[in-house]
Amino acid sequence: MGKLVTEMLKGTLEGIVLAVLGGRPAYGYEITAWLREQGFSDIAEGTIYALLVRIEQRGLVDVEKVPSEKGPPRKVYSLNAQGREYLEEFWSTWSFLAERLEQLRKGGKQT
Amino acid sequence: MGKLVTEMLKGTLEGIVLAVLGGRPAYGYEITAWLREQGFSDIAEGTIYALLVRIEQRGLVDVEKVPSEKGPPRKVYSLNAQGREYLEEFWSTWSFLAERLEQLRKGGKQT
DNA sequence: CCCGGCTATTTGGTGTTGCTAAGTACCGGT
DNA sequence: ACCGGTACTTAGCAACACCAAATAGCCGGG
Repeated sequence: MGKLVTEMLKGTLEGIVLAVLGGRPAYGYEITAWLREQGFSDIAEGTIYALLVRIEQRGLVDVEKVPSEKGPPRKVYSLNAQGREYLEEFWSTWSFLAERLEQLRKGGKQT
Repeated sequence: MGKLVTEMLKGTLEGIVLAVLGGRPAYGYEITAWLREQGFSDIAEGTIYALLVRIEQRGLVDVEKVPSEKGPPRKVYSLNAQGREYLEEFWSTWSFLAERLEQLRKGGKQT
């Protein structure tokens, strides 16, 4: 889409990926492909991998190496307890922000 | 609130400020104070000023220096035509993101 | 047989953004 | 004269997404 969405993704992309993993375990390539389908056309390959490394180091996900029939082994990530907790926080922060934005959209500051 | 909201603000804070200015002209100190009231407790003073400089340089706002009775002159910003256009884009990008997030929240990837 | 194409991950460097912290400046009340 | 509130500026830092290129395994076609 463009620069705007790129900047907005800072801070939310992490939550998006955690939410995906909250649905079910997945690996990087798969997540990237899925996001592209969802309309995030310009999410860079490398971005997701870097993000996955980050959340792994923070202990939010567990990792398992699974051989693939079609290429090098996949690193399958799954959300653990700590990750679920963090995801809850993310949603509450998101709600906070979304509410403020929604109010701003209809009304602005003059109220 | 914390680090989470800080990261999420990247990319949205700009839109928030533009939306405020879309309501009516305002100056930095005022905007900061208002945002704090709205619950953005930890938005740093300097952040808003830096942002205002940025959007001014991009030609999204017009500036007028207005003397204040209580301190140094205020720099009052008002959204111009280009700014309004940009704000429209911002809202459309925001909608896109908010919809995807909302779908993720209820449902996840398993669909 | 090896070369291109798909799968899958890694790494290094760049730009934008918000934060921290300190400083400048103007005013009124004590 | 000083302090606290108003109002803006500047310099350095950290986090995050992007781009580009490299690595690596597997497959089928020429």
